[in-house]
Amino acid sequence: MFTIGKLAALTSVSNDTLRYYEQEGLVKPAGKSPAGYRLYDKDSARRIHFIKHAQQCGFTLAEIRELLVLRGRDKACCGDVRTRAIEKKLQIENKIRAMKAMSKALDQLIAECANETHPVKECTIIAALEQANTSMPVQ
Amino acid sequence: MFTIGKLAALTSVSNDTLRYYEQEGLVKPAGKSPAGYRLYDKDSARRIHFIKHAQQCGFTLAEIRELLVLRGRDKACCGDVRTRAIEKKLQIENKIRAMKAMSKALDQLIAECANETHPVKECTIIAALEQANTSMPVQ
DNA sequence: CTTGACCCTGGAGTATACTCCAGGGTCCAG
DNA sequence: CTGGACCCTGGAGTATACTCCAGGGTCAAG
Repeated sequence: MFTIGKLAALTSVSNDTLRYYEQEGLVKPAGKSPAGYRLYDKDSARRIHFIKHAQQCGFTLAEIRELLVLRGRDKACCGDVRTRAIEKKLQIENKIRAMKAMSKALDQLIAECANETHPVKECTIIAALEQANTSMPVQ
Repeated sequence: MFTIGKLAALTSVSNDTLRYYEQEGLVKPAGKSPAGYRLYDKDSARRIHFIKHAQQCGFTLAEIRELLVLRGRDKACCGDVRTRAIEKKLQIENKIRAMKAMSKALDQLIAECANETHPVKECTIIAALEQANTSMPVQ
């Protein structure tokens, strides 16, 4: 059993974050001391690691909360978790596509702007951004 | 000269957004009617298009505000704009890298989780997310 | 002159994931 | 028993880019 500060040090998150996670229903202390101090156990630490890693995989806290529910439910099977992982991967790939489109649009602007010393009035980048009908990715 | 609603229709943004942009120093009406109505001209429309396209290229409103300043300044040269475009492209590519790492991490989790009908207790995805030492991308 | 469409301002609310603060209690070493 | 480190709660603040609202004025058609 450790107090909030110990768990924070152990998991490299702040006390405030731990309290925030509790408020958001992600981690509940195993118990409380007579003085009202939060007391955590090893499973709390596992939950925090779970949360951090899921975040690194792109899950939001809301999604992580759902994963934690699945994790705690005997009936749920691995497939449910797998499905969410696959969905998230698709979302991430969509975002990557959108960002690649941005990158490509910028490439084009940069390439077109050959003469760096042109006055800004003739800047092809600015001109391109002003045009109503560019080949920019919409949305 | 058109009122806010016309410009909004013309540029596919809301009246509220136009007023918000004004508040943020991005677009100023060309004038005001005696009754205090905002009156815009063609240049306002160009500015809005500029903003929208720059957003599609991944610029934030703060960055766009800077670009608009460059656009309006005679002394600035195209190279200043180009530099910003290149910087932004690098930022976007960093984000893409981070997202690819997420995608890869998810791939690994999904691939390892061969048996979808396993009970959740034995879910390799959950187990992996609980581990302190995964090969996940940190930060 | 009335009605409906339009405009104004100022301020609050949305989502996400925290972070910080005030004001106060608790715990332990010396 | 005192000081410093730790803990508590409740609430406000951060960033971004809007969106919505109340309460009220304006404009043009019929």
